Amino acid sequence: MRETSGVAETYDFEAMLREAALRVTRPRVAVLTAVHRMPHSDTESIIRAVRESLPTVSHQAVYDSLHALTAVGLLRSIQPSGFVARYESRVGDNHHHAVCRSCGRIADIDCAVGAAPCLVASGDHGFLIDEAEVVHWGRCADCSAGNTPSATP
Amino acid sequence: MRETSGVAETYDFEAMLREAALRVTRPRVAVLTAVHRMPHSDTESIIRAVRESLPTVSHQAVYDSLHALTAVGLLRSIQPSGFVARYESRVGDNHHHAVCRSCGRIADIDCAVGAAPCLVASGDHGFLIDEAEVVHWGRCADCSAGNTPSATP
DNA sequence: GGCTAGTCTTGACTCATTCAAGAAAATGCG
DNA sequence: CGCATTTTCTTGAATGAGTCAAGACTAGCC
Repeated sequence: MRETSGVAETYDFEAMLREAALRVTRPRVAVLTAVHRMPHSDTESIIRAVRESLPTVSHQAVYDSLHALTAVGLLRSIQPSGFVARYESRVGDNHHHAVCRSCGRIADIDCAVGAAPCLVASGDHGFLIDEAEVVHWGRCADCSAGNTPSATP
Repeated sequence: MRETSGVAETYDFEAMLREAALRVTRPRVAVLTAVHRMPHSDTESIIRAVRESLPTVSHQAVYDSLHALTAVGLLRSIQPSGFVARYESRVGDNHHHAVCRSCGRIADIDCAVGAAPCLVASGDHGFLIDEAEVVHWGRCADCSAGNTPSATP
C-alpha cells in the first residue's frame, strides 16, 4: 500500500523480499531502502538511516537483516582491509571497487576486461574458485588533491 | 654472527632490516623468520612461532613488528573478508590469492594475465589507483572434498 | 481470529587490534 | 668502550565491530 513518492525510482522492495523467500518485515524493507539510497555505507550509517523511519530498531535487527539480504543475494558486502563492512545493492553484475586508502571512499568500477577477469587461475592448488573479487587501491580525487575529508562515503 | 644452519635457504634478515632503515631487534628478526617459514599465517600463529625462540615477547611487539615490516614492504598483509589478518613475505611480485571460504586456507596465485590485470580502470571516478588486489574465492581441495579441516592454514 | 516458525529486542559478551606510560635496548658518537 | 638519544618493547587496560542467547513479537498461513 505504501504510496510511492513522486520520484521515478520505484523499487518494490517487498516483492524483492518475497521473491527471495524472505518474510517482509519493516526492518528488512528499511535496510534495503537505505542501502539502495546510499550504496557503500557501513553498518553504522545504515542503522542511523533505518532509524529515521523506524526509530526503535535494534542494531541486531539491522545486522540480521544485512546478513539475510546478503545471503540471498539482494545485497553484497564489501570489506576492504582496514575498514569495516560496507554494503551495496548493485548485485549480479560482476563489478569491482576502487577504495581510497585515506578516507575509505568506495567507487564502482566496471571492469574493463570483458569476462571474468583473472578467473584463469582455477585449478591451481586444487581450489574450486567461484568468484574473483578485485579491489583497486588508491586515493580518491579529494584525498589526492590534498584535502583529506573525514571519511564520509 | 649468528651461524646459519646447514639448510640452503639463507635469508639475511638482519641485512634486510638494515636496508629498510629499521633497527635490528630480536622480535623483528623472529617475526620475519616466522612469516618466511609459514606464509599466510595469522597474527596468533606468528606470536606462537616467535615465542618458540623468544618466549617472552609481548603480543604488542609482534603487532608492532608486523606493522613496521609491512610499512617498509618486507611483508604484505592479507585480510580476506571474515578472516583475521594474515601475513606473507612474498612481496614485490604482484601475485594474488585464492581463499577457501570454509577453512580460510590461502594459496598464492600467479595471475594468468601478464601485466597488471584490471588496472585499466584508473581514471574512472577521479581515483588515482596504484594497486589492484585480486582475491579468488572458493573452496580448497580438502573442503570441496567434504572434509572440513579446522582452519589450519 | 488463532498457530507456529521465523524475527526482533535486550543486554551481555567476544576477541582481534589499538592505546598509553614507563622500562629496555639499539645505534651513533666521543 | 661507555654514554646519550631515540626507537622499540613490556605491561595492562581499553576499544569497538560484530556475535550469542533467551524471551517477546509478528508475518504468513489455516
